[in-house]
Order: sequence, then C-alpha cells, then structure tokens
Amino acid sequence: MPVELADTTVASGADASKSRISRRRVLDAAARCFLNKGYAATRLSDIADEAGMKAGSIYYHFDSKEQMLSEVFDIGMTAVFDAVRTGVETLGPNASHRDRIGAAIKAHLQQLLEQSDYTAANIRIFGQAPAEIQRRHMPDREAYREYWRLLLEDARRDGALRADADLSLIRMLLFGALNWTVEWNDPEKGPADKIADAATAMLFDGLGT
Amino acid sequence: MPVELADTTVASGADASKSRISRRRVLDAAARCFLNKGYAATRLSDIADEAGMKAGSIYYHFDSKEQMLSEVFDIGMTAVFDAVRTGVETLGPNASHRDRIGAAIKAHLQQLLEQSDYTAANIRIFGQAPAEIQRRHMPDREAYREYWRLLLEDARRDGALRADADLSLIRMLLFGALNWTVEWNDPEKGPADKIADAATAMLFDGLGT
DNA sequence: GTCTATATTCAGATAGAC
DNA sequence: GTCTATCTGAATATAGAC
Repeated sequence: MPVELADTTVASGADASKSRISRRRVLDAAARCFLNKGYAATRLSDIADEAGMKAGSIYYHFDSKEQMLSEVFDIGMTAVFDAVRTGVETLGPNASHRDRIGAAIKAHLQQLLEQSDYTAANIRIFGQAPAEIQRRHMPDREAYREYWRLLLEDARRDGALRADADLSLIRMLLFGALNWTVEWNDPEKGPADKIADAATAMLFDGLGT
Repeated sequence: MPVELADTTVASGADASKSRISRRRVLDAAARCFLNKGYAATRLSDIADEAGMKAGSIYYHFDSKEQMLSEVFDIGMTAVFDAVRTGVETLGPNASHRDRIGAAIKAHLQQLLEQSDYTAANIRIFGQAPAEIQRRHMPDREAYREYWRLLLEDARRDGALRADADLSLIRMLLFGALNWTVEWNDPEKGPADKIADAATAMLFDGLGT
C-alpha cells in the first residue's frame, strides 16, 4: 500500500501540478486580454489563443468568464497592496514621511507598469466591470485606499504635509496621476521608477518657482 | 408655385429639424451609455431605451454603432478643446502663466465632469475603443496635447515653472490627475472648480512643508 | 421617423470523444 | 486535460409596414 499510496500521491501530485500550471496560464492570458481590450470586448477565444488552447477547454479550469475576471481582480489587488506595504515597511520605523510615501508610490507604479498585468487590469477596467463583480471587490479596494489615507494622514499629523490640504482630494488626484500611467506608459521608454520620482516631487514640492 | 415651394420648404424644414433633434437625442444617449458601461458592453437597445425609441429605429439616423462612437469622440474632443482655449484666451495676453494653466485645468475639468458626457466618454473609454476608431481620432488628440505642451513650455520659458522639470512627464501626470476624476467624482459632492483649484495648487506649490 | 419582425452573426457555455 | 462539435441566447443590422 505504501507503494500505491506513493504512486497515487505522485501521480495526482503531477496531475494537480499540471492543472495548476495551465490554470494559471489561462488566467495570465485573461489578465492580459482584459487589460488590453477591456472585459466585454474580450472573447474566450482571445484568451484561449493567448493561452495556447481551445475556447471550450477553458471550462475545465473555470466556470465562467466572470469568475476569471473576479480572480484577476483579487490577484491584482493583493499584489499591489502587498508590494506597497512591503516597500514602506522595508524602510523601517524611522524613515521620513516623504520617503515612506515615495516608497509607496514607487511600489504602486512598479506593480502597475512592470510587475503585474493583474494589477493593471484591475485598475484599468474595474469601472467598466459588471456591477455585481464591482460590488464584490469594493471591500478590497476600500482597504487599500484606507492604507493610503493613513499614510498621508500620518504625514500631515507630523507636519510633513501642509495642514490645510484636503487630503482625500489630494489622494484621489495622486491616484489619478499614478493610475492613468497605464493609459500612456510605454515600457520601452523608461522605468517606472522615473515616473515615481517625478510624481513624488510634484506631490511634495510642486513645479512653481 | 411659391406656395408649394413655401410649403415644401416649411415641411422639409420641420422634418429636417425633427430628424436633427432626435438624431441628437440618440447621440446624447449613446454618449451616456458609452461613458457608463463602456463601448462593447453597451447594447443598441440600451441606447434606444435611453433615447425613448426602439433599437431598429436608430438605423434611420446612424449606419452603425461604430459611427456613433466616432461622432461621440469628435464632439467630446471639440468641446473640451474649445472650452480650454476660450478659458485661457479670456484671460487676455497679460495674465500670469499660473492663471493661464489654472484656467485650462478648470475648463478641462468642467467639461469632463459637468458639461459634456461626450468629453467624459472620449476620455474614459478611448483606450478600449476598436483600434480603427482610435487610429482615426489620434490627430485630434495629438493637437490637444500639443496645445497643453505649449502652455507648459511657455510657462517654463518665462521662468514660471522649474527649468529642470521633465515637462512631457509632468503633463501626463497632470492629465492623469485630471482625467481620473471621471472614475471617482460624485457630482453631488462638490463642484469641479474645487478639484481644479486643488490640482493647480498641487502642480505649482506641492504639499510639502 | 419609428415601429415590428426577422435574418445573421457571434460568443458563452455544454457534451462527449479521446 | 484538451479537443471537436454543438446548443443557446444575444446583439447588430435589415426589411417592410405604418
């Protein structure tokens, strides 16, 4: 029995692994398609083409197109939230507020532009996703916004940001400057870090003379 | 004959007018639907419902869904470009660069958030529109970008913006801050001008202490 | 000008062979 | 696990009555 058990374990382990791998390949393809064409305009055959299989085969891994979208959103939000938290915490507790916010901006843009099609898809197409899917993912997004809200509020409390600033407005303008990069950035043209530095400088210093 | 001529003229004038009016009603509905749901997710029956007619009737006024999208893009870009030019030129030739850029920001946001669903649709869904439509409207958008490029460059030339700024990068970050408002702004919550003032202050002064 | 009815095309989803 | 073949529903677009 130990042998059969071992064999079975190996076999099902291998199967499970193959399944997990091609499931992920399909999801990668879905994230790319959703990002580039939008949700409604993406056909299952587009995803299948990019994943190297036939449209019908997708249903071995997923129940529906909506399920794929939902998982793409989940993975994308987790990726960017983790990256930002890690980027800020890596600085240690004595970093300046400017450095903390700068690190958050850098991590956000790296995920969006270089690391994760899932994050990019989440940010780019969330607003046009089916209402039910949007509703389901509101709490994630709210938690992420809340993290940024505290980041900025702490900075103001300690005098690193002007006391008279409308922080929730500023936060949304900052998100806009960062998130809109997905509409125009050409990865060939330069690293996300360069954009991040410019955004941080604009936020803190402005461009007036 | 003068009578018949007059009658015919009046009658065809009235018909033409009715036609123009309901054509515009359909296009208004299309702009709203495209803005809210995206292009691919909008059905002709959505547009028809909102315009108070049946889906088939739309084809009396338009040849295709794509034609509607193309006209929405045209009207939206013309509206925002005209508004921005007018806003800047109204200041007269002796206005400060800060005031000129501030006026451009205000006009852009007013169109986007309060005046024109056409402009909002153009900005929000352009990136997910069919490739052929995007291609056709590239020159318009390029001209608009060019206007802003000169606005910022003139300011820098005269010393109103820092000499070391990467203006094309800054311009795209600014566009992002402004354009992303269409994703989050709640028209009930406050006027576009308030957002415009915050954006202008951020651009010139920054928020650091 | 707008309607009803319909042709046509297409995309999401399912069934069963391999 | 992936394929081929197919069902089904939907959406664009057309035809002809009113």
